[in-house]
Amino acid sequence: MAVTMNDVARAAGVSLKTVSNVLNDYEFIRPSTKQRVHDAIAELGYEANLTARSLRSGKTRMLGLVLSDLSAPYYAELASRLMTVASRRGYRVLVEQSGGAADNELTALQGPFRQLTDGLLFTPLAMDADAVAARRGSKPVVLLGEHILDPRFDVVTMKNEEAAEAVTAHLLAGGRRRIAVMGAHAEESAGSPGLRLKGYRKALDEAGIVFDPALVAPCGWRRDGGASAVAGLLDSGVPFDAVFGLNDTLALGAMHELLIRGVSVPQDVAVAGFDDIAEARFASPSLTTVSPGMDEIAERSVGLLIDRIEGLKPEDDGVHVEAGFVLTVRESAP
Amino acid sequence: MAVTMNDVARAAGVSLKTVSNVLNDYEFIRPSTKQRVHDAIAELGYEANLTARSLRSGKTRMLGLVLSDLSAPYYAELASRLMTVASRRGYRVLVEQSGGAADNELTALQGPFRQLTDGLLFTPLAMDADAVAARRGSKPVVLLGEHILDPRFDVVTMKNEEAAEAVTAHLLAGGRRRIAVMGAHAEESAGSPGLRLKGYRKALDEAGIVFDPALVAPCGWRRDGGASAVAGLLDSGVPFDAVFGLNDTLALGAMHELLIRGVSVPQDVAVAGFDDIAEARFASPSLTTVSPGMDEIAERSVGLLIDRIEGLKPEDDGVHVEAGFVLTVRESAP
DNA sequence: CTGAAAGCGCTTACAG
DNA sequence: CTGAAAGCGCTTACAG
Repeated sequence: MAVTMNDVARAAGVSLKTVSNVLNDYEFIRPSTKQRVHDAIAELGYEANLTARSLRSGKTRMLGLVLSDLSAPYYAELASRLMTVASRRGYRVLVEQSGGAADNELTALQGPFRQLTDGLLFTPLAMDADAVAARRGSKPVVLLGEHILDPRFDVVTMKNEEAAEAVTAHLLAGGRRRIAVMGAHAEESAGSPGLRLKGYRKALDEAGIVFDPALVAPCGWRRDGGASAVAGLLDSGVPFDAVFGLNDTLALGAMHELLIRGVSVPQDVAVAGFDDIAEARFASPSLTTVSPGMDEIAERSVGLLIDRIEGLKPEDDGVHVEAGFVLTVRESAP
Repeated sequence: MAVTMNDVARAAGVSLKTVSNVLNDYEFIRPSTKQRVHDAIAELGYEANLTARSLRSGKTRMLGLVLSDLSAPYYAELASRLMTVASRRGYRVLVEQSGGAADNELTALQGPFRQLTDGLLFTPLAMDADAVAARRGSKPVVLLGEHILDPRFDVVTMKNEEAAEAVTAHLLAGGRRRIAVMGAHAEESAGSPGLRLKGYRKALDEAGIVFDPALVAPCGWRRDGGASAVAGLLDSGVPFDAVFGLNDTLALGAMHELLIRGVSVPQDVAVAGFDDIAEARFASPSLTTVSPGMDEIAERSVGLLIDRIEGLKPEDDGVHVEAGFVLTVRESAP
């Protein structure tokens, strides 16, 4: 079988505990002892059994990441960064796809997934704050991307409202007056869609433009959603001179549909998105959008979660982090 | 503390072993006993401790997935599907990003990552077949996406050569004669780049067109790689009337650069890619590409790996699966 | 600084 | 069909 700590202890002529101490960087070990243990480890090719360690210590050194769909570019890019940051602190990331469904989110929050992980990075799309609070369990949870202003939670998010306002203000500054919004209901108030819509309305107010609900098109936050939504708007005959997609993929879907129908971008209709996924810069025309500080979100959320896990952060009220954003102007809305 | 099997056994008035038998669907248990155990489990809210189970059984019910970068659209889409398929058979997927670097691939193959997983889905980008064979360890490994025709390995891949040939033949059929290839060296023979280049050359041969190494531009398989490569080609003055990007992201980067420079697609230069990522359909113009059967790859690779893990497949020679492909013609190369 | 013992919560042979 | 015991390989108190 595999080499165990016992084998190492025997080879080094010390007790099991001493080997464990060496492996766990316990301070007070005689250098010569330490050396003998390290020699034995090298000689035998010993590797610690992580499962046994987990069983005894109750820690897995894995972080759970719950998101709707890893194939969505924003989540793929975020997951990749989170993994990189976590690995620098010696943690792995285990991903669970919820599909944005409440029952899957609940399972991820309460089921065996929690056992496998020391803490959770959770993007709640279907569950609300109270539901999460009631089922959060005892291990640390950091909410991601949602702006739940709730002292019960650690939240790392982006400036949804301010960034959406900046995008809208930019479109207005470019002379657009009929800005269609895709990806929300006209009365939406919760979650990212609600906050971004609020930013949009705020910019309109600032400019003294009356909000027109006919310009708000609900749709899924994916390419096909944006394409259908813009098609519906064109077919309905509602005039518009700009499209603000509440995320980049749907903005790109909308732009595709516009171009197919012979609407030129940005001459006839300007298009802007939200997220600055890698694709935005290389779209044709390239997409004006907002970079919501993904690196900062990754860095801060993983850092905060691990600090909680390791007890480095006092268990006070929830910490709220809002990453900075940058408006990135490109060809689709100069 | 948490409820254990012991608590359940006591509550149900049976031994530990009987509870274990019930949990593991052992056949010969009296229905009444089974019922009592299930009642006790429900009453106490018992959940099996997965770590303890792993330590004793030596199985984690996790599959490892090693790929270069989860933020690359092809890998993101693949990972998402692999997770979905695995979860249907009761397995989770733990992802490790290698960045395409040999040392990271080696670590993933030999390090603690292997302990955490019962088997590996491995995309070798830097390591060759012999290196992998020498370090594969004792647990099952299924190679993904690479066409290593080696009986030592289970391999699930795509028809790299045939698909690339089909793309090239399509461009030729459209009247293109100077087809630039991006993403390989002119003498490349290994891995996906080599095979796709081979397919390209084969199609040229069929059409009686002489291979021109000046049309082959090496570059990274990302958007910026494709953009730089096409820029280099344009600057060099080498004439070409089509671009075949060896994957979609680089083809899209190339297309972006062409359009920026006022080269119209497909009128002046046709563009085709490889992978059919979600973005290809919504690009402007939409991208002609080849769908390499990702669903089939996900289904077959996970199925094969789990069969190996569970001993359902005799340990004979490596199984080789080549998923079917579909040429998807769109606006960029009609 | 180091040791001997206990135990994390399961599954695995081995009995009966 | 079910039970009592052993043990997977570590870490954790507890001693000294």
